Amino acid sequence: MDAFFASIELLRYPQLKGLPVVIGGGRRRVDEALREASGERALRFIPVDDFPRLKDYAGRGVITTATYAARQFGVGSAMGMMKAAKLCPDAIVLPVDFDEVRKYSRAFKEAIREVAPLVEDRGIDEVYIDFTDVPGGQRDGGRSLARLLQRSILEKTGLTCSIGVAPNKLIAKMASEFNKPNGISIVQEADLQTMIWPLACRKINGIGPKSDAKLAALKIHTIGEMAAQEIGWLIDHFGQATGAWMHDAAWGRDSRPVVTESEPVSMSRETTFERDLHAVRDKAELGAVFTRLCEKVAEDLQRKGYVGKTIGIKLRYDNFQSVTRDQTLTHYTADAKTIRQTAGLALKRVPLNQKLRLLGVRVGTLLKAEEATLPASAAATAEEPVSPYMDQLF
DNA sequence: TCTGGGGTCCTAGGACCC
DNA sequence: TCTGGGGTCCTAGGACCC
Repeated sequence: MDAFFASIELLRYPQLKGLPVVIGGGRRRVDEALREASGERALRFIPVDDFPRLKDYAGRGVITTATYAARQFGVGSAMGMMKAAKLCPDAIVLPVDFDEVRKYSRAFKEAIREVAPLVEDRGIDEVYIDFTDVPGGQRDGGRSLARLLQRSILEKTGLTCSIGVAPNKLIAKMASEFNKPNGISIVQEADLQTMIWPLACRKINGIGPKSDAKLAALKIHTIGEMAAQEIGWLIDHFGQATGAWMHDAAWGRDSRPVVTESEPVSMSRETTFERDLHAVRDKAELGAVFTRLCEKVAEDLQRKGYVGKTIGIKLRYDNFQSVTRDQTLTHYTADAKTIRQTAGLALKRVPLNQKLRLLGVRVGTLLKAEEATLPASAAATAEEPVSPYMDQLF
């Protein structure tokens, strides 16, 4: 989806169309500023001048989405608010409305499934579609169906998207970037050398900043240069699995299927504090946040019908270094108190002599609630020595 | 006054078991 | 004194993605 979070806000505030708008932070300040501005008026009549500006925003956070007008200033996703404010101080800043975003996410995916049912979820604003067997899917190299999908999504949501059509997911993902926004791009196997090889390695989904830097140090900058390397050379530098994968990727080979169903592996909640907190001096505040996070994870698990066995905490120090601690229970749970108690034990195993900027709670090793062993049988499993930490629990 | 939040997957070492 | 090979589970960290 094109500038998904921002485009959704533009539906609400059409007067902002064409202006630099960024979505992010989600901090209350911005919310309040906007509510003040709206007063009794309908949202679409709020004067543009009344919207909060990036330069007035003092929150701690990153940009989730920037409109294309904002991108002209060099502002983009994942950029810190402060840095963005320097690049485009007059950009309008709006908080993320998660309920609204989820609503539109469901709507656009539903629109797609009506046309092509084989859809793989890739997060809130992205999917893979296998339309090999959809009637008319092969017409015009797939362009007809891509157009149909765009039209259907626009009708049902008012939003535009960009579509890449290719023989596999790897290339389709790259192709989807070629013609943004509201574009269609078709890349066939024969186009590999002309359309893919000139691209930076970083364009491959799976090559991030670290791998890119390592490749650059080895004088590999483009996918073509990567393809020119012997597979053995790539394996020597990146290991068996990654090296072989890189070689395949550079040659446009990818046999991963479109996966329509999957079960979650973990659920978590985390929060970055408005200001760094000290484990001792801000103990009460920290404890309250911690409990709240556990309650939220428990709610999430219960609402979605899952239980979990591994309770984990994550914290980030003021120097941005993160640590995690895990603790596996003998039984599955979705209970806030159990999660809180176990997470508390995990927290005790971590050094707390430095200020904290983030605290998180995670529950992993999930199972559908109805598949979990009943509490009555938990006593039997509890006798097994599963973890050296178990004795701390009883 | 840099740097969100929710995820997945991989690696590597140690415990433990057969 | 030296000492297998395979497997699973758990934990911690890190890369990466949306």
